[in-house]
Amino acid sequence: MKLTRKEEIVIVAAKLFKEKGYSAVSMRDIAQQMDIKAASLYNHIKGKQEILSSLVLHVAEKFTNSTQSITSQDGNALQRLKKLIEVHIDITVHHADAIAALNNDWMHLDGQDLLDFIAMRDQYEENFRSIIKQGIQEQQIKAKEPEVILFSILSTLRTLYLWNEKRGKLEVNVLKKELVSVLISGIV
Amino acid sequence: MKLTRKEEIVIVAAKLFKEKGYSAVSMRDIAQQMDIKAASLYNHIKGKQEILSSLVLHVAEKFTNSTQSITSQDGNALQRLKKLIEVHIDITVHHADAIAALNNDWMHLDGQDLLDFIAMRDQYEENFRSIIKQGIQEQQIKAKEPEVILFSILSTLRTLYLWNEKRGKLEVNVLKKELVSVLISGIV
DNA sequence: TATTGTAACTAACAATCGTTAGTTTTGTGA
DNA sequence: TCACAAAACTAACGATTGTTAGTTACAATA
Repeated sequence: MKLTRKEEIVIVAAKLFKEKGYSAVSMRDIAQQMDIKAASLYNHIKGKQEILSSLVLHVAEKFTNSTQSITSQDGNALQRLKKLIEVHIDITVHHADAIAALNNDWMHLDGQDLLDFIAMRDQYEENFRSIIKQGIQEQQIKAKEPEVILFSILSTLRTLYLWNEKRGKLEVNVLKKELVSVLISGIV
Repeated sequence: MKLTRKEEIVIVAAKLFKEKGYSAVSMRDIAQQMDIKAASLYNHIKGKQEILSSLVLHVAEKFTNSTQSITSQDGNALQRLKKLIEVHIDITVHHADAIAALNNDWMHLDGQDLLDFIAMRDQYEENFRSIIKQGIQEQQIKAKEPEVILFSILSTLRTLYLWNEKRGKLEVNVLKKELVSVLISGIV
């Protein structure tokens, strides 16, 4: 479980990106946080862009793989939706900093990395959407505008990384249970 | 309804900030978008910081004022919560670009502006929180973890600016009705 | 026509940006 | 102890950053 120097850099950078955003963090900022000089970073990484793409694409693949495995398993729409939410929470709790970059700095990816990210993102959304539509068709989910439901759930999940800090003593499993309940059954 | 030159600059800048974030947008970018040179901007504004604070504090005050007027009116917790959601949607639809900056670039405010923003933000959240707690006490709202409910609703509302574009033909009033229903009554 | 305020311009500033080249230090295995 | 690789260093580069100073173009008003 020993980290490579590159992995250490990516982790430190992620924390800084989360605070101020990719563009406002300089290579010198990252270096200082590691107690080395900026030029030394280049012994381990190709450049600033590589830090971002390592960070974002790695966690994006996690999401893609997880959702793919859920949709290949059987279960009705509601069970799948619940599972999808739980997996999203799991990934978020374990990669909060990377998800900040994924949410806020993905547009600073360039070239093929950007295209790959957008493809994964669209696929993830489409997956979610089709499960919701299936649920409506099977009358397990209210016949509301599917986009509104999708938006509401995805917004909450995507912002979870921000609240994870304040989560405090709230156990992950409790969080899962409560959040699934609120998102699916509402609050009244 | 004629705009001052300063207001034009702020509007143009907001659109750019939304795309790439405050730090990644240069004064030359803003100037180019207005078909003038960067130095000319300074005939109308003090600096880049002023653009951001105009943008963010103006809309932050809107939120503060609106919620204050709701909590001073009478009504039970659920009615207030509904009203709060509707007002948030209204403001978002009319100030989508400014809200992008409010969500993503507030940390680049400096000095008193930053303190003011944080104070307003905390007050807004606290307002929301107390209504939810009141609702739980009056047994109109399920006795879930209040923070989870707060987080879920606020996340959805705060991210609404992103979905407003794709909203397309969905009428504002329809959006309000559907979103209130999803957030409060759930989807099953 | 002369004046005045608005809003644009050119040119440049010091600071900071990501990055490269070349060199030195440090730690490990033979 | 010696050799080699890993990882740090210093110094500097060209580009871009926000911003300032001083000047010019233009329209409205007197």
